[in-house]
Amino acid sequence: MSKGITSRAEDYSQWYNELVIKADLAENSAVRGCMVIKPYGYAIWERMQAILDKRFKETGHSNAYFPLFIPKSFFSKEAAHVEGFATECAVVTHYRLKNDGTGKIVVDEDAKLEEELIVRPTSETIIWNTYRGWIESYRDLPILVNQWANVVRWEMRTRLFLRTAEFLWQEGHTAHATREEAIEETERMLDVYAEFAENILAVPVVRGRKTENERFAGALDTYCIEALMQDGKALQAGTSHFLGQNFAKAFDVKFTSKEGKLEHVWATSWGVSTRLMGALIMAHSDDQGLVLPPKLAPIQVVIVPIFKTEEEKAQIDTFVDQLMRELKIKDISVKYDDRDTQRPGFKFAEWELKGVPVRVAVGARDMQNGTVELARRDTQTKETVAQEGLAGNIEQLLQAIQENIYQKALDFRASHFTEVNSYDEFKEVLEGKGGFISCHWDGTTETEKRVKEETKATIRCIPLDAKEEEGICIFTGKPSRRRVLFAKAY
RNA sequence: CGGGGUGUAGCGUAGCCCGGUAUCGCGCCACAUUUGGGAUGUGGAGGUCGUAGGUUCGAAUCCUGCCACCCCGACCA
Repeated sequence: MSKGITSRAEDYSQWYNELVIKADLAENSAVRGCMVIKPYGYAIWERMQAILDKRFKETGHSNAYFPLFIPKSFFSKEAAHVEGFATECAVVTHYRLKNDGTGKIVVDEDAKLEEELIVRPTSETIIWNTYRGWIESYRDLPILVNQWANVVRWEMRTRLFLRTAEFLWQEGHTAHATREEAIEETERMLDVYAEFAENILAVPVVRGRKTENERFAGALDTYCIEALMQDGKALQAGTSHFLGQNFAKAFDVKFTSKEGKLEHVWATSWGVSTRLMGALIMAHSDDQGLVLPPKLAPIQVVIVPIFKTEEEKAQIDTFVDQLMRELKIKDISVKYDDRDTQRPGFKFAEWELKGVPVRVAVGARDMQNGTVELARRDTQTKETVAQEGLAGNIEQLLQAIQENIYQKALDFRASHFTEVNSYDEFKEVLEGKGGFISCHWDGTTETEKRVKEETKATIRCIPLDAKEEEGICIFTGKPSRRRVLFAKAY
């Protein structure tokens, strides 16, 4: 197990290894930056899936599944969309291999596809092609569908969890009769994401809208949640797009309204990915490893017995059996680590690395005294408490930990949120403590790009709660009506 | 694709300048003693030194080609 673990993202690989590793593909393979998510890492993703899926169902959505392969022609139907994804697509060109006569397996050139297939980088096109057949009348609307899937984006540079060639995500694709309804949906799902990030992941986020320059390819408006990592860099943690009628027009999806008029459908799409794992890790972890908020942790409590003899172990087992029953009644997930192949100190360190919020250590001494040692991951503190009422005690502790982790992240963000009024100040903060920088911007893509070129900072979003305020752009001095958030980002 | 760097055991490395068949740590296996914060001792297993060629009596070391990976940039959830 590695030491020197750190919460700085630049050095993440040491402890990311507990959760994910870079895929070890064949040496000459052109595939770069795929990841293997190890069982413990995947368990965390499964928790995210379960909680989000429940929220989606509660807001009226159903799950469905669409093909991995998308005919190339689908892409060319929406101009902005194809332009946005063209440079990062994996393309299937053949459907058969053959033996070349010398025992080598080669691509059979005779088996060339008439039309190439794109491995989906996102599913708007194939889904809207399908929706055409599903929608005729206003009675068919809205369609509220979500898909859990993998997608492929052939990035030039990859980074585990944050930007891998293949990643897991969910993508919601909805169709509505009116513009207002679609915008409402876009905003509703952004709220679902924000609520999830803050209440479950304990990661505070800024809700906002992207500038035209940062907008999703094919969207009229992109809403996002932006989180701040411990190294002062921002991370886009989720997006919700108002697609207008772009895809309906591109795929000719029309419906007959109540008034008997033929109209194009209004669309949204929204998604979060395994990138959330990266956000979680970089927002909370410390030098001892991962710190998981209790509401997300696959294992909330780990129990480590300390014993010398079989008699002692048997006595502890009896106590632990009872405790686990009580915890399970309270819906608290618990792991009894009674491996006899590792020593207690090793187990302590290992579960800390994995971020388990609460640890109970119980030994012969405790059994005599009627106590246990209760340790919390977030503050790295421990105390000896009575066995009496322990389950209730743990339940409260888990709540306290959830709140504490969120508060800590919130405090960090508050101290890395700076309002500036000049470009010099802007650069100084950016190169110093980093974080979000709130300032005036003249609203042009030109200025946005210049600032990015000079400082590497991008406009993360125009916060939804930005208030009207007269000001001047820090870069050009032109008038501005509200502040936007800049930051260096992943 | 541009600029820089690195390839030695499962992982991390020393050795390279100055050529003599590979060092150390972690991990792994066995036994013993241990077990309330990542145990200790003894013994053991594990190597195409990225790859192909060249120079040489002899190459991890010098030379050339190739390959791979990492970092920075363009791209991006």
